[in-house]
Amino acid sequence: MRIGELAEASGTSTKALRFYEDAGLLPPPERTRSGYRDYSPEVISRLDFIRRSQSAGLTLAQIREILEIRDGGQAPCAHVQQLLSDRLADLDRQIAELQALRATVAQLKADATTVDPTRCDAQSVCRYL
Amino acid sequence: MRIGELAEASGTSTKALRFYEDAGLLPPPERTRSGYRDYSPEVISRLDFIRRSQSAGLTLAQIREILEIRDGGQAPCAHVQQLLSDRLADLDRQIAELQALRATVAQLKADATTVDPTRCDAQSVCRYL
DNA sequence: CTTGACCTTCCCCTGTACTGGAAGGTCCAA
DNA sequence: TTGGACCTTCCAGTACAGGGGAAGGTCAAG
Repeated sequence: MRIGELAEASGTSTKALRFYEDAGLLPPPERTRSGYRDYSPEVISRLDFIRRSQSAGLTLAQIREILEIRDGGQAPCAHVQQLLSDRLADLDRQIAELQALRATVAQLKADATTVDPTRCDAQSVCRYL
Repeated sequence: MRIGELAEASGTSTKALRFYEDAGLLPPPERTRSGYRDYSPEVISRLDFIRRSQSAGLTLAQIREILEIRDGGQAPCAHVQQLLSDRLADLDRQIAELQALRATVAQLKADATTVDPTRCDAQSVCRYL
């Protein structure tokens, strides 16, 4: 199948497909005599995997690592478990940071809505921040 | 004061100061006869404001908006309150998204540690994702 | 035979907040 | 006068995941 068909079938764009090839996520496909890319239909499930992994927050670099292990003939199980653990730790850290920031901003906002605004000080630009 | 002194006094870098000037956060300072930037000390409190605002998660573009209102002679109170409200809504949305993602990833990880890894399917690359 | 839809490679652009470095000018002390 | 520390402008690059568009080749239908 040609790149446009694959793009439609997989829900991506032709740009993304060429980009994935450059990035090592898709193997270079066969070419027709005239140079068009000629994909085998199995690539669709590979692209589904890429999309599911992206939904789990993995970067393309991490997804490529998994695919390379898999393409090397091994099951990437342990590596995937490690990536998921790392990702979970990342998420916990990010969530904690955002919650701390949320508390700060909520306090600033509370101050900004209750304090008398006429007492602004030209020097500090804004008394709320 | 020269740009190096200001950088030291305000805890930023000379690079950042020139960048802020280009970005419209700092007014172009006086110049010495030889072309050196010659800052007045009041810029320090402006830089403090920029830093506090960044700590609250505002972008430089948003900070510039506040400064432009202030520089226009008005108190930016209402605008700041709006920005803080928007920021709070942003944070709530981001936190909710991350928590949903965290639940998904936690489920994937749980599956990955309990399911028999020998039943991998070559077609789908990895049965956990 | 020509039109239009598709394909190729190529390079630049997006947003964020800067950092690094090159090439050259300035200032002050020894 | 020379050296080093400072300053100037401008160009390029960082990470991420592609998007936009140019210039040109290809294929099937009318």
